[in-house]
Parts: sequence; structure tokens; C-alpha cells
Amino acid sequence: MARVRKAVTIKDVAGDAGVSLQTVSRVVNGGPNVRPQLRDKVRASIERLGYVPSLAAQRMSGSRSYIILAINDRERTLADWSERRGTDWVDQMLLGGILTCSKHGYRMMVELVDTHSDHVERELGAAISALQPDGVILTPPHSENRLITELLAARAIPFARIGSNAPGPGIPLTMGDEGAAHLATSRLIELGHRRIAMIAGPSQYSLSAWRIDGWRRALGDHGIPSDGLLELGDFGYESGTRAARALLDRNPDLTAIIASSDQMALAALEVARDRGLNVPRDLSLISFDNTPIVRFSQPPLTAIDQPIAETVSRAVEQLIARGEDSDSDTVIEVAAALVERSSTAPAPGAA
Amino acid sequence: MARVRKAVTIKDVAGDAGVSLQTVSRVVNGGPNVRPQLRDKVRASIERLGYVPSLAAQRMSGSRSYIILAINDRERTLADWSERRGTDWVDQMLLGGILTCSKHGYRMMVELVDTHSDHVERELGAAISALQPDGVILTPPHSENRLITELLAARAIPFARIGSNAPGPGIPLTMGDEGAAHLATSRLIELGHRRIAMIAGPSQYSLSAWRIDGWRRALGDHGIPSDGLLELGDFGYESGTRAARALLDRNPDLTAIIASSDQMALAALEVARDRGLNVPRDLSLISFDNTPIVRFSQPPLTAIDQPIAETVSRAVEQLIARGEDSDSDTVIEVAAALVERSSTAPAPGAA
DNA sequence: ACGCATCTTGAGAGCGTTCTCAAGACTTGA
DNA sequence: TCAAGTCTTGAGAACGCTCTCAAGATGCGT
Repeated sequence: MARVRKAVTIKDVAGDAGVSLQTVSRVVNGGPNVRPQLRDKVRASIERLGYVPSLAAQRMSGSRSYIILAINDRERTLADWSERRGTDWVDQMLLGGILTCSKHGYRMMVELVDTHSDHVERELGAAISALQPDGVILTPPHSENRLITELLAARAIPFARIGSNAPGPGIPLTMGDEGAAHLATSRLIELGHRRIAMIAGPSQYSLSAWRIDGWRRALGDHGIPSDGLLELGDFGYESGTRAARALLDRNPDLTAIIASSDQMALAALEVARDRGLNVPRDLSLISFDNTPIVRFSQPPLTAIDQPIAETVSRAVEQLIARGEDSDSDTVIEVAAALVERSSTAPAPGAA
Repeated sequence: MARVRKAVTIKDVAGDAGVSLQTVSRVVNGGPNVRPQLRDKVRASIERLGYVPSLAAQRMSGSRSYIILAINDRERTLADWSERRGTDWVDQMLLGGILTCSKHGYRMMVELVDTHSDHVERELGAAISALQPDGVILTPPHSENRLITELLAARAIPFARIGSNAPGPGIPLTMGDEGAAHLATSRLIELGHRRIAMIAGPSQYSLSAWRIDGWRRALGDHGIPSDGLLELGDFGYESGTRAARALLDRNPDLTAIIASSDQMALAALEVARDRGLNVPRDLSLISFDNTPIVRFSQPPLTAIDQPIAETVSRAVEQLIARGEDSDSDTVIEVAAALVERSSTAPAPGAA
């Protein structure tokens, strides 16, 4: 019926150590002015009783809630999830976030929000009111969603925008998309490829443009034209199939494709297989994301590893460190790396 | 500096609607005795002001925290994650849980606990003290970890044990492992297979034994012996490689393998490929889990879909519905399904 | 030694909500 | 019409913590 063992409160500790609540609170929060002798005594009591402050009570009195909220798009996440496609952003955010949060005594909560319509304000607003998080982490494409950023700014909730380098409220972080695309493209050029196509993401994502820029720049570095070598997808498998077919139809001499997501890359892999093209012998493939699925395809794909977890981790740290005034103009950039597996090889007929 | 727009509290609503705090509280919580006219008035105020109760304050006063905690093994999760193997249990728990929680106004939090050593009590205890969750969900093998179940029982926190059918405190739920293994094995027998091996999970998992039982029972149904056809792994890729090799070495006439995890199945797939065996022509393969990675292997694997999300969802519902006294003797069983893809085919030389 | 600043400690209020309990309004039955 | 309920509403305490502020203890310069 009633709780068997009532939770240990600060009062119990105070009684046990023979001091006031306030002193215990100071010790717990690392307050500056406590005699070492008393501090040790209080610490011993805390240890003995197994006292851990109640998050709820801390939130009630102090200003902090020790909660960082990660926002994800509900529709997209649920679709990916129910169709067993993998929900990498959510996973990476959760795990990257949890680790860094717990290092600072914080917790991470994941919230799925319908960011499509004007439900945003209602849903995100409700989450914020209920949780009163100390910070919010936004991922593309929500990082640049005016409705969201303005809501957060209006409520004075510190937030990080991943995948955005635009000025404005919040802390901007990027994952070096331009550089990563440049790196991947350069690597292919180095392998002798000259006809290198790009299956990019949808245009409402800034990172789509950055990746296209990086690809174009690498080609330009070597005076290679990019005409007819660009297709847009929506990161999903089907769009990858369509894009790969169009690219291959239009460019019979194509020897390499860079896809802006693992799903699209795997789709391209299947299109190639259907057409009797061997990857990597006839066609090299590089994908973006490096989620678990590309490790087990045949062949395993060379991929740009999106450092989502690390970026989220950085975001969490910034949010915690800065507290209230969290706006920043300097973009934090976490570099992406190229993980070479077996879907890339020298261009056919190249040295 | 200070919050720009102070959060809307129940007091604001009370003022706006011209009633007492208590009445607003009653309306919010669906209390029984409020005049319809007043209720509507209060609701209108809530709507207009965009009031959402503070979780922290609710927890402070009422008995509930509206938080369900999902426990996962830190070490295992982090290993799977940092090596990009996929963290399916965490994903499924999170998403299955979030959906059902939010349907009831609850939230789900994921906690990584070092369940290896005696850190359990410390870490889990701390999480419980800090969060004071209304319920905890345990997954294998922690569902049967005495240290954990006793800690939860002692603190009178309702909890669900997924993958456990043993008596004891908490709500037991299983995913029909015996039946699923029986189903998979029967299907292979139906396809003409007679030499069907099993790569099972480690013995500290009850579900390992259940799956073995189901496999044996199906073989027994048809008078087929199982000698020399069982290997144990640890669910990981490397263990799958070892097991598949041993099995194939020992049984040259093997035509089918059931693996107790996707990782082990993919390992078996590679072992087969190395030995020049075509899957499914020479060797059929069925895995357990049905995580995203098996959809994109070559060939895509036939798999038992572990209904983790649905099971977690059921667990959440039970936890919420039962409240305080959550012990149950009747095991809730969520059935697993067989998803046929391209790694299964009639046995070589069969009709 | 004295006055003043600084360090250390504690008392009391307040955070937003729900709980308990009491008071008033409204029924119902005779 | 009156007594005895039942509904409806509100007042005040309580939850566990941190904040503000004040008081006592200690240290410093002269």
C-alpha cells in the first residue's frame, strides 16, 4: 500500500549529521563556504543513508531542472521505426546525450514532436511547460524552423541548433558537411574517378546544400564538370532508387556515386546490382551517415561517419556551461570522417 | 537574465477563470465533482493561456511522477553503440515506450546502468531516488537479476520484467520465445530441411533456453534428432562466427541454421559465403530480432520479429493501470512473428 | 584590544501542485 | 417544510529542495 521504505530526504541527512538542511544543500551542491570538517561529516551521512536529491524538488525550488530535451520529428521517426529502417538520429542523440548529461548530473529526455503542421507550438510548448528543460537540442530540419526557434527564444529556453550555421538565437553546431563531401569526392578523384554523381538530400535541409557545395568544390579543384550528375532525394530508400536510376540512365559512363544517406546508398547498391554492375569494380559508392545497416550490406559501404553523438554531446556541454544566456554567433563544427569499407575501388580502367 | 515569459501556472488559470486553484486542479485531473459549466470555463482558460501542469510540481505534491524508467545495461549498450552495431533494445524500448507513455500523459526515460557489478544498487538506486519513477521496465537479463528486483521491491516501485516468466515481484512479460523458435523450426521442416542447427544465446538468459526448447520440440514433433546441432553464442557477431564454423565443421550435411540474434545470423551468413555456400540455395538462415540490419544484407534475412516495442508498450500500460500494487502471477505473452525474406528456401534435394 | 570585513551556519519563505478537510449549496424523502 | 444526506467549492497544509537574509563566529589591520 504505502511506500515500504520512504525516500531519504535532505531532512534525514540533516538530522543524521546534526546540521541544518541548508548546510546539507550546500554540501550537495558544492557550495563554497562550509568548514571541511562539517562537510566530511555531512558527506558521511549522505553516503550512509544513500541520499540522492529529488529532481522534482530541485526543479521546484532552484532554477534548474537538470533536464535536456532532444526534439525529433514524430512522423519521420515513427515511419522509420515501424518499417524497421533504423532511427539513427534518435539513437545517436539519445546515447550521445545521455552520456554527457550524466557526466554533469543532468538527464536527457527525447520528445517526438509533430513538426509538420502548426501542432508544433502546441506540442513543443506542452513539453517545455511540463518538463521545463534547462536546454533543448534541435536537429535538422527543425534547427532552422522559425516556429520552433522563436518559441524557444520567447520562452527563454537555451537551445542548440545542429546542422545550422545561420545567425540567430541558439547555439549553432554543424558536422562539417561541406568538408565531408569534399573529402569523399576528393578520395574518389584520387582513385581515378572522373564521373562522380551526387544523390543529395532535400533542399529544405541546409546540409543538403553544403554537401553539394563540397562535392562541386572538389570536382572544381580538378576541373571536372558536374553537369547532369546531381539528383535530389528525401533520404529515403525509394528516393534513392529513383535517383540512382535517373543518374545511371543519364550517364552511362558513371563510375561513382555519393549518396547523402545510407538508405539512398543502399538503394543505389541494389539498382547497380539489378543492372549487373559490380560494386565496387564497376561503380564506387560512398554514403553519408554510417549507420549500422551499411556495415552488413554486401559489400559493406564506405561511408562518411556523421558525428551525431559527438555533436549532441558538444551541444549538451554548451547548454550546461552557458546556462541562461546561450546565444552564440560562433558556429561549433565537429568534423566528419570517412570510413573506408569495400564499396570503393579505383575507377575502371584507371591506373 | 530572468525568464522573459514566466511559465503559466495553475494560479494564473484560477485567476483567469475566477475559481480556486483546487477547482482547476480537479478539471485538469478529470476530478468527478465539478459543475459542467465551471469545467468548461476552466477549460477555456487553460486553452487560452496554454497551461500545462509542471511535472516537477505534480511529483512534489501528488504521489505520481508520470515517469516510467527503462533500464538498460550500460556496458553492452555502449559497446554496441560505439561499434555501430545498432542498439535495438534501447531503440525499441524508447520508441515503444514513448508512444504509450504519451498516450497516458506519462514520459519515458532511459537509464543506462552498470548492471555488471555491485554498482547496480548504487546506480539504479540513485536513478530511482532522483527520478522517483512510477514504474520501471527491466529487460533481459536484468529481468531476473535478484539484486535489481529486490531493490525495486524494497522501494515499492512497480516494475515489469520482460523476458521472465518466473514467479516473484513485478509484472512478467514474455515474447513467446518458445513458440517463435518452434515456428521457425517448423517452417524449415516444412521446406524439407532435416538438419537444422541452432545458435542459441548465453545461458543466463531464460529466453535462450526457451528458444532451444521450441527448436527441440519442433524437431521432436517430426522425430528429428538434435544432437550436435546446438551451439551457444553471446548474441554478438564474433560468437556467431565461431558457432557457425563449429556447426558447419561438425555437420557437413547441415542445411539450415536458426540464430538467436541478427548479429549471429549475419556472422553465419558470412561464414557460409566464405565456404562457398549459397544462402539460401545451400543453406537456409533464420535469425531472431529483425533489426534494421537484416533488411539490407544480401540476401535479406528471414527473421523472427521480436515484438519488443509492443511488449514494452504492454508493460507501460500495465504499470500505469495497476499503480502501486503491481505484482502479478499471470505472465503476459506477446507473440512473435516470422518475417520471411530471402534467406530461406527449400532444402537442397527436397521436393 | 577594537572595529570592520569575511566566513560559516541556520531560519524562514517560496516554488507549483495535490491532498485533506471543512463549509456552503443543493437534493431528497417524509 | 425540515433533517439528512450528497455535490460542489475552496482554504490551508504538505511535498523536498534552494533562495534570501540575518546572526554569530572568526580573522584582520591598526
